[in-house]
Amino acid sequence: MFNKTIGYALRAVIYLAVKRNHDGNISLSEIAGSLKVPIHYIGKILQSLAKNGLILSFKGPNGGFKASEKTLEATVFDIIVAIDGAAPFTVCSLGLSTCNNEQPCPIHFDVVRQREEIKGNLSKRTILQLAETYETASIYTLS
Amino acid sequence: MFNKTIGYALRAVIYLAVKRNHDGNISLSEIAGSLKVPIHYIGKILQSLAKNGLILSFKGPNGGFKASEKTLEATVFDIIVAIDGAAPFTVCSLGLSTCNNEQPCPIHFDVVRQREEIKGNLSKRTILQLAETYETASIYTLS
DNA sequence: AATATAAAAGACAAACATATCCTTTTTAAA
DNA sequence: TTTAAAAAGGATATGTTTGTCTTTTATATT
Repeated sequence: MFNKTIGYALRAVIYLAVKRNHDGNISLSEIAGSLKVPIHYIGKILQSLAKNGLILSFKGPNGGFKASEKTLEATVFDIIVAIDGAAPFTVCSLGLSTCNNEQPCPIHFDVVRQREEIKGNLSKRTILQLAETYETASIYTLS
Repeated sequence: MFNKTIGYALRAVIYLAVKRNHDGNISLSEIAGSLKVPIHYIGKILQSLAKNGLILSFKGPNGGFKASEKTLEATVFDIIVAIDGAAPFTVCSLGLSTCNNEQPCPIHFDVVRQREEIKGNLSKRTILQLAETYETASIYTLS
């Protein structure tokens, strides 16, 4: 599983994408309330997504967050990298700091191959597509 | 990446597999020293692998640990499950406790498919094969 | 300009994972 | 039967992640 922060981030951006045609902004309290997640915690996450340009944020009265074109076009992979960085996809799975193609750990090439597959899968679907999936049938849930 | 404990566990069982034809046991201090990992911490990990029947352990003078047939036939997947349980491969990637085939999160079916691939990959190679890989060329490293 | 609203930012706290230490138990060898 | 080696087990410490609270900054409205 992804970690908790990634899970919250993905749910939040999908939520914003679902509300993409709403006038005005979506407030932090609405997001936290709808997703049933701790408001301050999700606030930090949205803050860092905004810093990375993956969502829009506005201060002041009627402020809040909003999906942009970039949000809708972003993939699950993009969100993960924005939050955790690329390290999880590059460091040695056995924790060896010296491990690389020249001095590989015994599972190095397996791991490299598998990571390419995973990256491919995580990049296949955009946030907009996931929002649309959510909209197609009432069985889908975000909370 | 796997977590630190999994990394230590895999390196230790591969190390034991490399020493599979040694007479007698491999002591904890030898393992910790060779792999350059904290001795007490790796001790606990080996202890739990022994409890799960994945390696042999012997107390007393000349005691230590040893690879068994089960060790050599085990896969990376088996080691991970022995340490962390199956939860990482079954719980919702977005952290939703209700998520299942009937009430899926938007990425549920993607995740299920990808996990099958990952499980397949992690089950493809045995510890013995990884030890043999290590033995084939001096470029491979365990520490 | 003053006020109210809402996110940003930073400080703090709790929970969990990681790591170490110390004592006990087991057992082989002298 | 005594001794010493080595793992087992329990208790504790450290560090990192996760989560909360408070203050600051920005901005729309009056």
